[in-house]
Amino acid sequence: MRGILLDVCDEGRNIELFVKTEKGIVKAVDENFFPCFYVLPKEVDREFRILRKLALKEGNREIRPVSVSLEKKFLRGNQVDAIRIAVAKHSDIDPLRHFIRDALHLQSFGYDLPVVRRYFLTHRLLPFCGVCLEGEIKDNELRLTRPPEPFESRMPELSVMSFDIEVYNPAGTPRPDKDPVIMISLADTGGFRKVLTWKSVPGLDYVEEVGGERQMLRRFVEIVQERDPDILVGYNTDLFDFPYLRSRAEHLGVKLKLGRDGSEPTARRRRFASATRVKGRIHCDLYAMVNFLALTGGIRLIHYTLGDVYKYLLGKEKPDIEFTEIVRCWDEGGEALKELAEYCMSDAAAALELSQELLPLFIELARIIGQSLFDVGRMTPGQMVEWLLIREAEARQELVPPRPVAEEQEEREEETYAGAYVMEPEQGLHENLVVFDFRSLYPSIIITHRIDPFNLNCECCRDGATVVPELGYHFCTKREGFIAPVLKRLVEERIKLKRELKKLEKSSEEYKKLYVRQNALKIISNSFYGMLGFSKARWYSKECAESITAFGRHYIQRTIKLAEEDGFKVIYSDTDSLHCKLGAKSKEDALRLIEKVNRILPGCIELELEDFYPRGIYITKKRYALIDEKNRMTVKGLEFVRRDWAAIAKKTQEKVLKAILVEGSPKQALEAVRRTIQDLREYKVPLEDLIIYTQLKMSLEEYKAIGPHVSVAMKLKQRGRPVEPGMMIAYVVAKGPGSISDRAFPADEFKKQRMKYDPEYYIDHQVLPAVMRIMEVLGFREEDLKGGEKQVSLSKFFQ
DNA sequence: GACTAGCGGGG
DNA sequence: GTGTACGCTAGTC
Repeated sequence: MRGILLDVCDEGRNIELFVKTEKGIVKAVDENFFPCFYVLPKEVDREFRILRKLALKEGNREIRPVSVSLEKKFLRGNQVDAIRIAVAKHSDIDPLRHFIRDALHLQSFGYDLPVVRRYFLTHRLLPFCGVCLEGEIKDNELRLTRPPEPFESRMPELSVMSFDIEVYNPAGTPRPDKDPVIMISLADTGGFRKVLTWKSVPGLDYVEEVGGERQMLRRFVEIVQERDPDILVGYNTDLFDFPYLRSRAEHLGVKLKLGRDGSEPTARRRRFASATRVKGRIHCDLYAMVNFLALTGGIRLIHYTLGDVYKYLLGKEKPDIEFTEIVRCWDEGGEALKELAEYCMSDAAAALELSQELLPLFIELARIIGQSLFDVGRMTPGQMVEWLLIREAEARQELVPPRPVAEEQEEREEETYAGAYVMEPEQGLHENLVVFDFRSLYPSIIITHRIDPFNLNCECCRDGATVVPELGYHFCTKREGFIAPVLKRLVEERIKLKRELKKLEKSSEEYKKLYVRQNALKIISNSFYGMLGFSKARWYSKECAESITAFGRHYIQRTIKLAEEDGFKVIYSDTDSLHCKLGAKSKEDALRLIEKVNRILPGCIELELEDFYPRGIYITKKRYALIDEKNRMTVKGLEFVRRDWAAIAKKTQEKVLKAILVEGSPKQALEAVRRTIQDLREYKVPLEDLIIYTQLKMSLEEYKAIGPHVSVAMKLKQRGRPVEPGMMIAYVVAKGPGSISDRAFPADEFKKQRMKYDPEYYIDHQVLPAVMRIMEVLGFREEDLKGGEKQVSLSKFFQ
């Protein structure tokens, strides 16, 4: 049987595969997969004999290997004898390994690889690859008699469904034990659009009214089964929608049979949150993907809400609704509820559109890494490189070192080294900018200078090898190494793709496909350096990491010099980028500079045009904001206005950045701040803009420090209002004596009792901190912003 | 100045 | 990752 591999699941003793075939989805069960690890012996024969008889008692169960064999392996490129130990279950590995470590004092390798990932490695599977299956049909499942055999095939069309839930949230943060899910929207690539809810909504044809929350969850499951998507997406579904849905379903006694085999979702804790698996479909949280792009520099925004990301990537606005309004919409019904339904629908629709932008990239990344889309969609860049290397190790019979234990990791963290060159920027507002960057600076350095932990300071090239500037290390020029050749392969493929891209029509499907692949290759290539310097990495090497930055400083400084010689004014430079003022120079001059630099610099080290920016404001190292020709802002290091800040601070910061970057007018920025300050003093600012939202994370008794939100929660309790952990506390700071906590009062009380807020708190602690860093570099002082009126507060800003 | 606590996405 | 971020900021003590 042949088909396309969709999903691989770990079912304890068995591996389950979901395969798309001509006859539909087939579930295959592999009962013959035995995870293994390797032991590095000191006395091969003796220890091999001991391990062959190895059996451990655990309670009344006996743990023994399924097989023990001798193999030739490699350790850092050198051939060694290794003892391979295969086990029936992954959970048998640890007790055996611990015994081997404690009783025989031998080192083990490759024992900390999760089963599904190991399965991909062992059988050389790729996500969505073609697979040949052989087995017997039993109970609607295919029992495999041989391991799946991969073959190359074109990417299949995958159906994608997005969903979004709305939740009743009278306490600010919804409580899954009390607050119902009130709406669920769905959208799929087949054009399906639906909002499920249990109150009537007039005049929307995509709304389906059901009898209640329980029926809604059942209908949701029914629709997912009917539409049967391959991929399920949403925004922040790992952290919110799925945990909430599962919790409600349990509460209401509804089985969320979303899996392709009718199974319920499972959550695996990973990093700080849970990732939800739906068997046979691939659940992708688009927020995780957006976070990844923010980390690798693909997107840089102030906020990463669905609306903001959608606007940035799709160039369109979507309706939005304040989270505090949801309760009102639901209670009021009618037009207000219609608005909520429209918003809910737009969230699922936007998530679906977003998935069409993001999934191709992550599918490409997953196929390069050789791990599942589910996993790769939640990896950090360093993890991606590591898993690529683990696959490479497997192919070369190289032993996979374990992730370092805590002490090892701490030791590594203490070894600091010199980083990249960062120039102190020419502070202030600049116009007509060009940014060049060496996107591939570090990869090029690794390849050009063969930087590789396996090749460090070899004996064979003591003389003659290139020495790392400042450090004096050298890298072997005779041996290939391990990491550098993998990177070289990626970079070379990317160069080939870029050459092909030039021949293609930009609007063609083929172009898009190749473009995405080269982008994926670029992202992974750029992450090798970070992996080498990451304390938790398996192939961590401080010497390699610091050699790369040393070469990097050397080349960027040389390029700055070349740009300046050509008459470009360099106003900022960080690691691999150069921000220059075009001045009297044209865009063509900028392109000519690139050519010139590229002719001079060695190897594959290549300068690229990042973009042209009509305006930019530079504050300090790593803190600046730019606006591109499409009026899209890039903000770096200034993104510190969060939900525990009043809206007035956010709004003023936005106004200031807009005035400066869009209008190019510091004066308008100044006026915006002055007006806000004046409005605050004249009590003209609406209360909504002054509310600070902070979540109560613990029960009141647990707090040692009584912050403003805790103090407000205590006041609420005194007044007989229910207070519980998880609640969102909305407060306003009043005028009067005492600490901020003393003067913080519940927002609704403020409204009812017509209390007076403290303008000076909002000026000094909210508005000014949000805008000062920017205004400062434009030459304004706090006094200028405060409009020359007599100073009421004793602010510490300019002492 | 040390320490405590919350932010992010979602609703 | 068979596991519990991370780096920053404000406010209290």
